[in-house]
Amino acid sequence: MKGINMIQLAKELGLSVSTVSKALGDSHEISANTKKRVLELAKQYKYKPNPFASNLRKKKGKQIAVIIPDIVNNFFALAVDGIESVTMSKHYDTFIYLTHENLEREKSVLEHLENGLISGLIISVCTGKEGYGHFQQFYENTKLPMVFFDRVPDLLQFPKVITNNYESTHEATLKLIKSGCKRPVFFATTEPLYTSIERRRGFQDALQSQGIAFSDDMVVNCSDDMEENYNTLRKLFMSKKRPDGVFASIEKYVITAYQVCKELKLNIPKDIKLIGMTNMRTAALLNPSLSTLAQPAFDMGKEAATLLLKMIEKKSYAAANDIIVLENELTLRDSV
Amino acid sequence: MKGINMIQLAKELGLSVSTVSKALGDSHEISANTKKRVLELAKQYKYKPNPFASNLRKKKGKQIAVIIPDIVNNFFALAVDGIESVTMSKHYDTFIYLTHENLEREKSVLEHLENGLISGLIISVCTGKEGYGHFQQFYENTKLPMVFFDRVPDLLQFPKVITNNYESTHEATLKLIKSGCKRPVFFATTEPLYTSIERRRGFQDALQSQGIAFSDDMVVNCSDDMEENYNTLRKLFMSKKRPDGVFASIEKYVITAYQVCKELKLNIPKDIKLIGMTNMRTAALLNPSLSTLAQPAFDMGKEAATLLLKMIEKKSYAAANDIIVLENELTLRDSV
DNA sequence: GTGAAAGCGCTAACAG
DNA sequence: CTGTTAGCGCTTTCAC
Repeated sequence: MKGINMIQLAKELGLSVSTVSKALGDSHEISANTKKRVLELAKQYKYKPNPFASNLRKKKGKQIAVIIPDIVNNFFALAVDGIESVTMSKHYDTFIYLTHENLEREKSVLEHLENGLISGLIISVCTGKEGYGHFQQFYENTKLPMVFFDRVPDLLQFPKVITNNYESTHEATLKLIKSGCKRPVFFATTEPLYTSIERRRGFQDALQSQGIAFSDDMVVNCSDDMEENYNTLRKLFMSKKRPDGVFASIEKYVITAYQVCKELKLNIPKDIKLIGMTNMRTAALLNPSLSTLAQPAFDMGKEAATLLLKMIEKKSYAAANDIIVLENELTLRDSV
Repeated sequence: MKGINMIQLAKELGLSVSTVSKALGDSHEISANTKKRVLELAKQYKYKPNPFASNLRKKKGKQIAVIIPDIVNNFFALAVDGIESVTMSKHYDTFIYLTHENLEREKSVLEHLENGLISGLIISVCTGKEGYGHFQQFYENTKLPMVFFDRVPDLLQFPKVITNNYESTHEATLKLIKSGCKRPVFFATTEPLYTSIERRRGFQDALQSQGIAFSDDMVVNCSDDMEENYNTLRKLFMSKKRPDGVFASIEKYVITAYQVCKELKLNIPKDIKLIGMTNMRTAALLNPSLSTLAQPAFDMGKEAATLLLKMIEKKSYAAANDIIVLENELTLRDSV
């Protein structure tokens, strides 16, 4: 009962293997009647084609890989959900690889995937100062379709799904200023991630448009070490030049910032106004509730996957430098 | 430059394919010298064995599947993180499938995986009244190693990774009562999930141990429809027999309960005390901060994966009814 | 419209 | 210790 294969199927039908193969592939060269017979027996035996055999032969399969920095994070979790919703419906299998912001790991995953296991990739890159040569290299070695989302390598010519980071950060910063901030700060990653750069640019331009001089110390670079971030923020919030507003561009930092405010008994929004980029569902429940700039994570995943599958199936041909831009959503709550 | 294969490698070395194969497999029947030569050239050409070919031949590969109800949920996200940490380190590839509490989907994933794509599965079942025959069936058809975690089919003889649901819920409920609750309620899933049943049992026994009579209306069955849950809770919290304590056994319900309290201006913990099973990182930030019973999600994933890989590699042989029990962690905060 | 045959890249007897 | 051989199960020319 361990699953029947094509050879047995063919034998039982009194047909050749190739005929059966074609029939199952719904080839036009097979008569309707034969197709019917084949399909019926196949169903009866619950025949499942062996993917290794067919992938080996066709040098291509219905498996894709998703490479992301993290999964314990609402944004990426939602994105994976979006991706899976389309791969599932198109009968693709989805591998998942987590880099944990570790460039070496990212490289090693990529290198591993040069073995041909997959037919395409969806990637959100990890922070790292080293550039994106490994992606380019991977592409040259494999010619596999790849779609990047959110954290994209700006310099490389690949299809991407991003959001209006610049505009939405600009808008959010404006709100901060309009509600009275004189000296807001921007929390960013240390590494020059394209996404971060765009957001910072939005922040900076908003300040300048309102006649607030931008200075470098308005950008607080957070690291991956949450302990360190905590201390940095604590120090900052206790200092004389305490900011009166924060735009936190990364989910983790939002939480830390909020926590530090509470600990120092700083009143949000009176002492400090706070807007964070996050998809946390508890933002509205915090007291005061947290204003958020949320990315359409699920849809980003969905778009990325849809695009990738199109490329794999060559329906859309040279989507090669498609850039899909979705809109972030600003939700103002009590923290501003 | 599209990757070299074993045949070319063998030719260039002046060896037979099988020798190369054995050398790469570090077989004892190959001389150290030959191995060295082979390995060196392989590295030089960045040779990567074609997984389809070898899987086809060996009828087994280094791919596993993870089937879970949801990923946008701290518990499952952490579990996946744990799983991936071990599959990654053992050079396995991890497929992910989300059922969204949809039994049909769960079945169809399982059926799909009968094609032999994978060498083992890690599963957390979705709610559903229909029993778990499909898992048994799958096992009979494939004989593949499977490990269940958290939401496990209690009646089936498979290895499982669970937590001390009964004891920890018992303990949490006791805290509720000790801090003054006379009439706590238990939020549960509608479907009779084993996990839920154990928790409910802990709740019930705790009540009885404190001389509080248990009645059926102390169990509130929540559905998958969050809108509906919201209304149910609202009604309950506005009713005359409003509970003075809540143990919410599912993350989503915790959030809803908290939200409704806020909306109705019920004072937590004065009017209602609240403990929720959740791995939310923002629990401590809520005001009042939320008491939680957290499952060691990451470790559960890790244990499950470790066990599965052992089974696949037949190191541990008949782990078949191993049950690993980890401890939940109760963190009391202001909501109690 | 159907079948015979070759072969995808690798592994595993079995010889030598 | 190395090589020869025979497939794993499927797809794809190419004949018929």
